[in-house]
Amino acid sequence: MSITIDPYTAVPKYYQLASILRQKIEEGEWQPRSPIPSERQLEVMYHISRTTIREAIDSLVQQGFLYREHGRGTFVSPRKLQKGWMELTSFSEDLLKRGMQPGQIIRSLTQVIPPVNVLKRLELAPGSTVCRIERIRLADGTPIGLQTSYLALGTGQEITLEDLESSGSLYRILSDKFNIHPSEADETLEVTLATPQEAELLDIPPGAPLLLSERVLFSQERHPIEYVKILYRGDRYQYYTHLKRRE
Amino acid sequence: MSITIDPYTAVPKYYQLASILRQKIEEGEWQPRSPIPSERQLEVMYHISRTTIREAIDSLVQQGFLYREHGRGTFVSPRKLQKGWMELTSFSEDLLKRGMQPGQIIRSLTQVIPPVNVLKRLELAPGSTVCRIERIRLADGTPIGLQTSYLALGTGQEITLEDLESSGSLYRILSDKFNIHPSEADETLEVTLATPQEAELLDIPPGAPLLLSERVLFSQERHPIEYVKILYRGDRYQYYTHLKRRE
DNA sequence: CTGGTAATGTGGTCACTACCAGTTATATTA
DNA sequence: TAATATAACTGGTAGTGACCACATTACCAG
Repeated sequence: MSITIDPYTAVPKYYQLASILRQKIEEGEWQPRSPIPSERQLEVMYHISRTTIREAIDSLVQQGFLYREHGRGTFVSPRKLQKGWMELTSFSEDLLKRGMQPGQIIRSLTQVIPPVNVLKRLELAPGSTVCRIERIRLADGTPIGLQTSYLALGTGQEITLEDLESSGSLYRILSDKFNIHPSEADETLEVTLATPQEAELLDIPPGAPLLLSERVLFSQERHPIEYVKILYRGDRYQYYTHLKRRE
Repeated sequence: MSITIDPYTAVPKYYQLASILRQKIEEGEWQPRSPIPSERQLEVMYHISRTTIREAIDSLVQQGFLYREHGRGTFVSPRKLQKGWMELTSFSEDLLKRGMQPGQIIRSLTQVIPPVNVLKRLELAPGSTVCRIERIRLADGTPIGLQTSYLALGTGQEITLEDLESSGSLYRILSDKFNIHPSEADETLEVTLATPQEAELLDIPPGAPLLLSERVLFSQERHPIEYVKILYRGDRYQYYTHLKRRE
C-alpha cells in the first residue's frame, strides 16, 4: 500500500486514496473521534480533485470507518464500529476472524435433485439437479456445525473433492474456478433441538439446543447460487452482526 | 411523491430523483432485471446533470433496488432483493413488517446501576445510573420475548411510563422526545435454555430453548445509547438478515 | 458579562466537461 | 457466409468551478 497516489496505474485514484486513509485509521495514526484533514486540505495534499476525495471518503463512511458532521468535519469512527462490519463471510472467513482455525470433514459430495423448497429458493425448475455437499465444520479441531450446501452451478461446472479439500473455502472455489463472486445473501436464524444423528455427529447429547442458519447466496448478477443450511452447536457458537438503519 | 424535479424545494435533487425511481420500481412500472433509462437519457428526461443522476442511482444501488453492469446498463433488482434490506429495526417495527401485531407488558421502569459488562458496553463510568426497562413482548397477543433495556440518557432526560405505554416503540421515543436517532447496532445471537422464571413469563416449559439477542445501539454521533437483551421463544421466533459482501 | 454578528472553515449539492472501459449491433471485409 | 472491424451505445473515473447549509470563532455593542 503506497502513501502517494499513482496516476499511471489501473487502480482508480479514489480507491487508492481510500486505501491510504483506511491504513492510517487501522494503524492508529488517526485516533477514533479525531477529525481527518478536510476535503480541501486533502485536495492539496494528494493533488486530487474534491470529487475524487469525496468518492473515497464516501466509501469509507459507507464501510463505517469514518463519519461526517456537516459544518464540523469528517471523523474516525470509534473502534467498536470499525471492525465487525456487517459482512457476508464464508464459514472459514468467519472463524478465522474470530481467531479460530477452521476445518472440515467432508461427508459427501453428490449430484442430487434437491427438496422442492430448496429448488424454489434457488429459482430452479422442478427436477433440476444440483451439487450437494455435506460437511462437518470444525473450529480448532472440534465439531461446531453441520453444513449442507446445495449449489446451482452452470452446465459443465463441477466441484471436485480435490477442490474442496485443497481450498476449504467454497467461496474461494466459486471465485477462482467459476468466476462467480458471492455478493449478497438472505439468512434466517432459529433455534432447534438436535436429533440423535445430529447429536452423534456433533458430539453432543441428543436434544441439545442448536442454532439453525439457512442462507441463500446471490451472485453479483443477483442470481441465486447456493442454498446452505448450517446447524451450529448452541454451546459453542455465537452469531454476530452489525446493523445499520436505513436512510 | 412527485413525478418531476422541483428545483425550488429544500429537498436535494438527487434525493427527489431517487424517490421517483424507487417508486417506479416498487409500483412495478419497471420490472425486475429490466434496464432503467441510461444515465444520459435521464439527464435529458429530468434536466439534471449526470453527477446528480449518478448520486441518486448510487443510493438505490446501495439499498439494493438497482444493480449496474458496466457497458450494459442499470437494472432493477429482482423482488427477492428489494425487500428485507438489512435494517436496524426496533422490536415493534420488526414485528409489524412480519404482519404481526406488536404488544408489550411493562414489568418495570427504574433507575439502576447496571452490571459492569453493561456499563462497559455503554462506555459509562463505574457507578453511573441508567434507565432500565423490563418488558414482555407480545406478538398478536401471545408472549414471544423477554426484553431488558439499559438506556444511557443525558441528565434531565427521562422516560416515563406514559411515554412507553402511549408509543410502544422505544426508538420512536428516543427520536421524538430526545432527538436521538438510532443509527447502527452491534448484535450477537446465541442459544440458551429457559430458566424457571423465564419459562413462567413466556408461558413455556422450563429448559425450553431460547434465542438470546444482545444488542448495543449507537446514535448518529456513534455514542452508545442502549444495551438491550432479548430472550425470544425458540418455537415462535425466527431471525432474519440480509448480508452484503464488502467491496 | 451577555447577546448579536460577521468571518471563516467545514461538509453538501449541482452543473458542465472530458475521457476511459466495457458491451452490442451493425457494417465491412475476406 | 463467416469472421472482423467499427460505431454507437452503456457505465466508470476524474477535474473544475460554484454556491449552499451548518458550526465555530472572534469581535463588537449593549
